[in-house]
Amino acid sequence: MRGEILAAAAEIIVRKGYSACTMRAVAALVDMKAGSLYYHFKSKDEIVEEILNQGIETLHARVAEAMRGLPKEAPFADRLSAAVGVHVSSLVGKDQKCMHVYEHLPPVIKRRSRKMRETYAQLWHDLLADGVASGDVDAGIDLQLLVPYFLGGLNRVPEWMRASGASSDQVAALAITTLLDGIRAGR
Amino acid sequence: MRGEILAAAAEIIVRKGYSACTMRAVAALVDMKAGSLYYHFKSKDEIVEEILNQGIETLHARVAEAMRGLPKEAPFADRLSAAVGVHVSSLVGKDQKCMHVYEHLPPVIKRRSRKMRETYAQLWHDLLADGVASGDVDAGIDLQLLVPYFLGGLNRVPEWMRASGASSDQVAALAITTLLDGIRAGR
Amino acid sequence: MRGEILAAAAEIIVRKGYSACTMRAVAALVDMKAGSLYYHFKSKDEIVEEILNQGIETLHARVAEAMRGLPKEAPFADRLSAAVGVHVSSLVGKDQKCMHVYEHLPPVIKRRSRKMRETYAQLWHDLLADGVASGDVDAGIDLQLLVPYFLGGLNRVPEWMRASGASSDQVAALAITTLLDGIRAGR
Amino acid sequence: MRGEILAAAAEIIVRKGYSACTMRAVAALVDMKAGSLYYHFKSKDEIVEEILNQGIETLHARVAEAMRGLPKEAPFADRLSAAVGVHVSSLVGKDQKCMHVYEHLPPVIKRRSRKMRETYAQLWHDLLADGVASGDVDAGIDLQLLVPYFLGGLNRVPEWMRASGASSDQVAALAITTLLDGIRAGR
DNA sequence: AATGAATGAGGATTCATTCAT
DNA sequence: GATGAATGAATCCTCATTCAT
Repeated sequence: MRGEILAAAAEIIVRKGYSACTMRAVAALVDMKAGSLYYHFKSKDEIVEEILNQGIETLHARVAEAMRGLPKEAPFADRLSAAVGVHVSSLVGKDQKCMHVYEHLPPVIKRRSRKMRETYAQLWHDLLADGVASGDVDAGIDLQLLVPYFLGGLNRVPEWMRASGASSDQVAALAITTLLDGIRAGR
Repeated sequence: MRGEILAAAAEIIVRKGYSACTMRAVAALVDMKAGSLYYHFKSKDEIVEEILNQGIETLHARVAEAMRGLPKEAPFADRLSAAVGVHVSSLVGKDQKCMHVYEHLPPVIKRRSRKMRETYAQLWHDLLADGVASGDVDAGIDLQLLVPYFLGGLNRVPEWMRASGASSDQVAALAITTLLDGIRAGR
Repeated sequence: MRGEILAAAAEIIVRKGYSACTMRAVAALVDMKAGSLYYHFKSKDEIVEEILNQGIETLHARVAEAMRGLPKEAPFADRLSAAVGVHVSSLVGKDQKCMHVYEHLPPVIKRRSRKMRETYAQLWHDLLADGVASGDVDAGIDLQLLVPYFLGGLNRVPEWMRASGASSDQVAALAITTLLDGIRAGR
Repeated sequence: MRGEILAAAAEIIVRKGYSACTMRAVAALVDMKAGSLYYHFKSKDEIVEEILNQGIETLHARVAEAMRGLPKEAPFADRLSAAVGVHVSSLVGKDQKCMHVYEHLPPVIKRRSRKMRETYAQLWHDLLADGVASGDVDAGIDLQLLVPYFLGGLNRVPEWMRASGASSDQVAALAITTLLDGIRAGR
């Protein structure tokens, strides 16, 4: 039940925005009355917080898992591909709306998950740092800047994907090549 | 007065999110009582809509102006640099909060400015298409996908800039090189 | 100008009811801004009160005038006809909305014009009392009851006239015969 | 509770007029806070509409019931008496304020119950048509005009009853004789 | 576990009114 | 004479929350 409530709330936030996510609306989606939610959660804030945490945690877990699934000596490009692929498909996947709720929250709430998100960013930072170490990534690039820039772009994907009708694979492929080689012709 | 109200509302939306942008809050910021706002605007919606429009319009105008300011035969990389530079600095600039309000709005409202945003996207699309034509941009890239992906990333910039403490020039530089050449070493 | 404002307010009250009669609405109808009305009237109440008074006064004056216009020895039926005719046509007439505003006002306000209305009712009472004296009206009838009953009915006329499409003459005729002879067949 | 709220609202409308019937006022009368009313009704409009419907329906039901209670061959005058008696006493009765709310509503709202009121008027129309058929009512009278005229008069009764101090029986008696035989002496 | 009923705070909006210009 | 701008109070309504059942 707890899970269903979280899912319902996430669904609403993603589709209609944070301000549309009222206790009544959430309750209606799980066939309950608003008051009943308080049996499962202490407050609306608790629900949102849990969604936030669960979203990043799952995302983190999935990407980390994917990396672990690769042989130790896998080339950098493959590792990056894997990471981007999992990240994008998780964001878009129907199973877990939790993961792209973040974009829709008011700053006050966003701040609460900062630590978790930094941990996740660290995973990407490490991946890229490895790339630098192995000579695959240009050492001149400021990873401190690049990671949020890149992740930020990636996170906006679901919104315009619905409009453009692209598949998550197409998007992932675009993100990877663009990130690796840029758009300049004749490389 | 109208302008000050718009600025105040934009300020609140950007800093605290859409749901925090109540008429009372806006009024307080311009030293008024909530009801008085209705002398200047018909409704809250009208305020938000105007912010939205004004934001994109100004952004569009600035970037277009910057492009016009370049000599006709300016190389593609220069044109791109100019566009990115103006876009980023506009987003971050203190003068006009209107321009990065969009990210914080609930989907229903976002949809309203779709046409305007598409017009703006078209400007970038044209810029890149010129690059393809002149042989500067890899013809294999699907611009329909690239433009929203790239702009989406760019728009998230202000949020994490405050955290990382980078300057708008640094960010613009990063965006340009990454977009053009990617991060791969040894180009 | 004062007169036009009163007319505008009356118009609104009659057509949309008292609650729709806001200062803004009235002002709009006379091409002004709400605040300007306060140059002509001290308050909204003053406007309504004046409409009320003017309405009954005009009605009273017209009916009294019609009675005076008749020869002294005019038969009772003629006098009654004249009174009813003038009353009904005044209520329906386009020139003076003021006269049927009364029905639409909240009780608190209605009460204020009580004295005036009683004066007007007295006119009818006298007319009927004359009828009794001259043997034209059944002496068994309680005029104290009849007058408000009859006038009450008459005042509702404009509302359903619009629906039924009857003319004011038809209505007056009906009212007179019904009042005099009832509806029973074979008199 | 629903019923008590309706009763409270009706009470206020009848006593102080539609504009005085605020959610706060209604709530106060049933010892609640304004917001709580929304648990029972979707909107203020819903309340008013329900009062309106319930009022006419009850009135209709009562009068119809009274007619059914008479023997088939009851003389016309008796049927009319019964109808008027029930109508008047219902209007004045303390139990159901709903029934005389109509008079106090703004036109926009009145229109909503038009169909129901027409159905009720039809009942009277039929009653009088029967009178014409049986030779009890003058065939020269336009019933389409008479019914609204007569009902209109009847409905104003409660207002001035309070002032004059007459009993509902007196009023009903007056209405019946006046309607049947008029006021002319020497019938 | 869940709900019916309620509440208080606060949401947007409207209104009569004021007053300097 | 009239208006632009403002206000405070009141409007309807929504929301998160509580609690007895």
